[in-house]
Amino acid sequence: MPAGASGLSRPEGGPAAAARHAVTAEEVARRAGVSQSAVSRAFTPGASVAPKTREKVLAAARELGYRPNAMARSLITNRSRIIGVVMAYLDNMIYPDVLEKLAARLQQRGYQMLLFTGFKDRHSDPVFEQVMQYRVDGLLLASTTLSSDLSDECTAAGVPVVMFNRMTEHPLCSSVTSDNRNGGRQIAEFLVAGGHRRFAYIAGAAISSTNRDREAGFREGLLRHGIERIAYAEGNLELADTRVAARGLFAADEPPDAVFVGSDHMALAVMEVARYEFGLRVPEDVSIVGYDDVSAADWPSFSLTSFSLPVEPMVDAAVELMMEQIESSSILSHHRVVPGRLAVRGSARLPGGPVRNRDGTIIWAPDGME
Amino acid sequence: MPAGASGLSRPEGGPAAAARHAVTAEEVARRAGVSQSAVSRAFTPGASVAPKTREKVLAAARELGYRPNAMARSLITNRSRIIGVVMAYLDNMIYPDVLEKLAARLQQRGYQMLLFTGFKDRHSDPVFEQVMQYRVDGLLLASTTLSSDLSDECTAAGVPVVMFNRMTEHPLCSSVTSDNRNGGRQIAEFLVAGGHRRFAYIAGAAISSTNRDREAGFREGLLRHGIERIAYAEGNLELADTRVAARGLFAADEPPDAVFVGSDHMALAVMEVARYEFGLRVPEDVSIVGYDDVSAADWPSFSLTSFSLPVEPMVDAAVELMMEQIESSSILSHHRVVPGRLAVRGSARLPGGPVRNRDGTIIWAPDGME
DNA sequence: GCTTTTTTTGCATGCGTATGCAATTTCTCG
DNA sequence: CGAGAAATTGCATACGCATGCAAAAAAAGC
Repeated sequence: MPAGASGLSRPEGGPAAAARHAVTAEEVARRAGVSQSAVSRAFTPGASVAPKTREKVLAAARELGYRPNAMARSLITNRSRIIGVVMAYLDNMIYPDVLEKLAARLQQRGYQMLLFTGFKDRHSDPVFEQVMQYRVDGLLLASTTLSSDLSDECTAAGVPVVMFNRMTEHPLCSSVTSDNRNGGRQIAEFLVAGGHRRFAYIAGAAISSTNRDREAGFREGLLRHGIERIAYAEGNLELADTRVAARGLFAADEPPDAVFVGSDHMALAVMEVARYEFGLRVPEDVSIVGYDDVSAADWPSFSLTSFSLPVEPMVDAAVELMMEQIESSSILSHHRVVPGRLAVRGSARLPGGPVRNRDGTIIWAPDGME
Repeated sequence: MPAGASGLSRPEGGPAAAARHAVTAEEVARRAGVSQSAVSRAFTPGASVAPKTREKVLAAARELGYRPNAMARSLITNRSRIIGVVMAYLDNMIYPDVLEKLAARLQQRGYQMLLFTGFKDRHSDPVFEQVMQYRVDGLLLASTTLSSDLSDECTAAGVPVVMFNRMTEHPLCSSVTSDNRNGGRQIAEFLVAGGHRRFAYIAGAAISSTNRDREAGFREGLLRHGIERIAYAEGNLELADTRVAARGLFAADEPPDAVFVGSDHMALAVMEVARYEFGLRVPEDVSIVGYDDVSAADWPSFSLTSFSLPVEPMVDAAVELMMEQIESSSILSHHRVVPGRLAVRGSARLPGGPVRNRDGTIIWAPDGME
């Protein structure tokens, strides 16, 4: 065996620095003995090519390692088949899930996802500039809003905007949300039915429509039973802030015996403060209910009662809305509200009422609530 | 008030269907009274343009809402400024964090991120086809590997590949990992020092290099103390599988009193099984140690002792490696191993030894371990 | 002011593909 | 077998921009 021979194959083709030159349709055409147009057509579903020709082309392409250049294509077709997804932060536990499902759905329809995230504190405008340079076919904003000016710019450029988990006043943005208001209301009913007296609400991003609706629904539900004054604090979707907020509530003279927290992400933190800092038993001393029904809510450590954010249907709706607008090239805003349900677990006292088991999840559905 | 009048403003500018025509450099040129080249140069940093001309151009561009077309640009420059990021699944709690930091770093350097995810079960080859069509400047694979053929294809196309949290045998792929082997070893030392006797290891993805190294390090550390036989199970990075694995271990005749779980994500599930299904006290009855030091490890509900996966330095290293290779256009593989440390919390019995407090995190660092 | 040097500008071209149109081939049917 | 219809193919062009090159303008030096 010659010296230096090893089990490792070494890079073929000489120097490791490959000439950064991708194979073009032209080269494939020469090899297959056809024109460049033929190559293009061979790769375009439904184009006018003889099966025999297509075979020849595909064979040549395979040998050369050809792949159509999506950039060049989009220059002609005026379609990038890219959706810009803006998600300022990912630490709310629903987002990984949303992202996965979204990517899968888009992929299915032949779209790619250009993701913009990780700019929690900074403003999103520079990000916007970037998105638009890539001529995305659509823009999906998750828990983020766009200034009215920027929305207008999108419209002007013919780029449909779909908001996920946020509503907007802007007349030309579509949106997909869960039924926040009804969720809030149902939680109020549930807690009242559970015999609680002193209620508290911990807000997420106070200005967001999502938070507004959840809170409004909650207050509305309580009001039906004559409860008007409740404790209030802001968790700001941040764990640190949420803990501070929870401490404030539990340290009060008359601490709440029922807390609705605007998102599970925060609710888990609230539960921990209650248990480990105040020694409160959940739900004996205080009931805690969240919103989103993240997967951790179901862990035995938490067993958090929570109103579900139906991620899958919401993603489906968002993608559908997006595709409709792209294909019809008419930017008409639609607002889709996807219903959820209260997943009853152990973090809140149970009412005597109609708690049912559906598909393994315990839900609570008194008459006229669904 | 006329019938039909409402508070909602209606879409301005006539029909909602905007002509899907973006402003081009040509139009800006006409408006500014210069040539198209001048417009191009005005938008290219360091190009040869008189300041006065640049001003004129930028003004015209602003008025028309012009943005350079990144697709067209990349056709010329042969650079897309897009990095393909492949992350098969996101439910390991470190990934949202990785994704955020990665996006931020790439953005900083003027790169965008085309994300491919949500195909846990399916194979990644079709995904690969898509990535390559967009002529990404680089490919980052997080906890995913590429078949050797595909790696070769990347090399042939001049696309550098960086693996994140995985090593590979392939001679032309770079990688960034944490010091898995050392982590495993240190955990072994820590548990032995804590006086444990019966050890168990729960594997993540059994075939992955990450898992192999953690396990090897753990076994190696134990062997130093003459411990050779340990219980073993596979959690497969899935919560369901992990629970099954944990049940198997704890139901054994001689259940372990120290379990090292290959990732925090799984470790949390193991802890819950121990506590809520077997009534075991942690750490009195069983010590549990994880790897990754995800944020939830620090929650009081878990207080999981864990070896850190230093996400930020790893992301930095990955981006740096990527940029080096893109800029030098030489595909030379480098392997970077980033050191971590053991974050000592309450889920494992403490040894008497040198536990120190550093930056608020308790770490354990006996001589010669760092 | 005039030449030389430097800076700025426009022209022309090409990146890799899709597509209308006309030319060509193949098919159909009498 | 031939005329017409249908399918297939190649040619040429355009998409929006960057860039080498030469021309023009401005600046510098005397």
